[in-house]
Amino acid sequence: MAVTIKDVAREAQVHMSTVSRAFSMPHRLRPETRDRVLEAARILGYRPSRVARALTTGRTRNIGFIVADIANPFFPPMIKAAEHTARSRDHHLFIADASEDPAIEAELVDALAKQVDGVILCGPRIANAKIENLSETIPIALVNRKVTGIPSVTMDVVHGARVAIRHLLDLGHERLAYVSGPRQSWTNTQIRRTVGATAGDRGTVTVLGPNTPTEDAGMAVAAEIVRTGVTAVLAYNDLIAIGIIEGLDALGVSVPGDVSVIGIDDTVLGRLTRPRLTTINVPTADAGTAAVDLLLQYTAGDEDASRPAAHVSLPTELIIRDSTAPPRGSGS
Amino acid sequence: MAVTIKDVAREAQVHMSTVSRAFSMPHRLRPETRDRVLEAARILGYRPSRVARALTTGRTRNIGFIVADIANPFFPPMIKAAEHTARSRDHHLFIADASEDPAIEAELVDALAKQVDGVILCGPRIANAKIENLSETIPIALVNRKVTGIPSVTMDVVHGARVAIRHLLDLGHERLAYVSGPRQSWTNTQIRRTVGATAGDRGTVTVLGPNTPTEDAGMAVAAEIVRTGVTAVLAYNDLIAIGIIEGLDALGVSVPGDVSVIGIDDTVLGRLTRPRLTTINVPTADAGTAAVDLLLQYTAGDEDASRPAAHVSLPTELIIRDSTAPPRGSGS
DNA sequence: GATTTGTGTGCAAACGATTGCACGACACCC
DNA sequence: GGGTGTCGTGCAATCGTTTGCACACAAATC
Repeated sequence: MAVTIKDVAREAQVHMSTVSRAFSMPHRLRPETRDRVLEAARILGYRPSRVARALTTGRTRNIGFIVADIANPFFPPMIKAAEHTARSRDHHLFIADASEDPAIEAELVDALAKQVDGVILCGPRIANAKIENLSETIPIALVNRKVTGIPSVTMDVVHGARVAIRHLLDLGHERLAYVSGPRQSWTNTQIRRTVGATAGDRGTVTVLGPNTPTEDAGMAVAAEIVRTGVTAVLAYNDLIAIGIIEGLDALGVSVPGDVSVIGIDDTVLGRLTRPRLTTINVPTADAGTAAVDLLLQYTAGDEDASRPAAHVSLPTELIIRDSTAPPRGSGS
Repeated sequence: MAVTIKDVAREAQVHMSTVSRAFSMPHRLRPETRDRVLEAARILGYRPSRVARALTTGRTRNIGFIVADIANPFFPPMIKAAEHTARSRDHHLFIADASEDPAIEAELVDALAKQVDGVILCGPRIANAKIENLSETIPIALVNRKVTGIPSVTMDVVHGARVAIRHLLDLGHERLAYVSGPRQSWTNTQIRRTVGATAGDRGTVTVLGPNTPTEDAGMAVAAEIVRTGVTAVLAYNDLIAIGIIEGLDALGVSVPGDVSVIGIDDTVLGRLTRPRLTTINVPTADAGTAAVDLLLQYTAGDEDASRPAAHVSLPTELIIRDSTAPPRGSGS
């Protein structure tokens, strides 16, 4: 089978503990011994067994990364960044897809728990209480969710939504709609709360949904948008926004001529559609990196100390493209 | 710490080996003992340590999944499907992004080797020889590459490319170009060989590239396309095709008015662009599933037997949308 | 009733590393 | 020249499972 620490020990004529130390505490060995061991290891092509190491040290150097839907273009850049940072810290990433299902999500945490040092939940759909629960079993870091006592990184969608709504208001829209996403999404709640407050007495905001965050859901909601008579909509994400545009188009309603549409996420998709999508950029890659860093420094910390759970908030930005315009009949 | 098999043994008043057997060979236990053990395990919330199990059995029940670029929309559906199938077989998936770099790719295989039962290489950029090499260390399954003796699943791009070229020929195009992808890509080679042969004496095919499979690369090659004077191009993938369309547009060349463009992969993107992209559909999700199955049955097989390496070929299909049309000035 | 055949459990040795402890060698100090 | 350190290395226990072997007991065989 594979070459073990014992083989190296024999080859270098030392005890296996010495081999182990040649890697973990090289400075404590006589240089000549160290070199002999390292050379032997090199010749034999020795790579320590991460499994065996995990068993003694109790640390696997693996991280679980759970997302609601890998195929949602929001996630890949985040996964990619997370994987890269993890790797640069000599960690590997398990990835799992919860299919937007809270039960599966919780089950995945349990399943992964036995072979990771911690797990990152991205846009979790599980309840806060359950998360607190799970976090007693295994260190958890959150993306786009805040739970006291648990480290998290969020994107400032409140700011993003506020700017987006103001943009619509400034264009002259008075009847707005928010096409909401999954009920369990923290981001969704944040946005929903923000839109009404931002519109204030400058406009009314109808909330449509909840919806699954897919293009199909967006298409399906188009008819309802027309029925409500709003002239501008903010969608939970780009996927829904694009679906809405398609759906509206199918009904003969033009964007942005008749209705303005704003998405959220700034995925690749938005630049490609016609009209090109006005959307809120969120730094997904940064979030992936930050989440890994947070989790790692969390698990590295001494178990005793009641360290304050770190929280990172990332800035968002409105990208104005072609899916928004003044309402028909406005002066301009 | 976590509850171990010993805790369950104590609780159920049996030896730990009995606990172990209660899970692995329940039928060999007296029903009453088995139930007592299972009940104790349930109460304590026992989950066997995958790490410890891996150490004794030599099987981790983990799979490494290496792709060239997670953010390329070609991969996420494949990853998603692979993860789901793996999970249904009680396996977990490590995912790693090789950044289109052969050296990193090989290094990743080595790094993961110590904690997986096998690895799946998707669209590998490493040389065949190196793959054969690595496969002596660790079971490998391939997606979109054929190496004798190694199980693989490929998509029938030869058929796809043939149909695509014929489509262009039938529209009346005579001067074609193939905008190629990464040099190390097997798919790329297959297509390049096919296009010329298919055109035969009905048309000429200029090969442009190699290029990295990104939108930017596509944009960059637009000028060259104009210079060659071709009226239709087949691109290595959707990303490049979309870049080409953008680049052409920036040069005042219309698609499909002046130039027809066909992509490959049929990612989400293609339906969104205007004009909507004519492209070759490849079943990425099926490939992900098939690769996991192949690898699993490969690693399950007895080590001795020289089993014939299984190979799966998946069908492709031309999706005709709006980016292709007869050349300007043709009769129709 | 002695011998064979099962059946259900316990025992203990792996698996491949890490790590606290012990110990010999050597240098240093007074 | 006998204590006192320091340094480099070996020893062996440990992590949490699995699994071949042994053994006690019961049922079946002659």
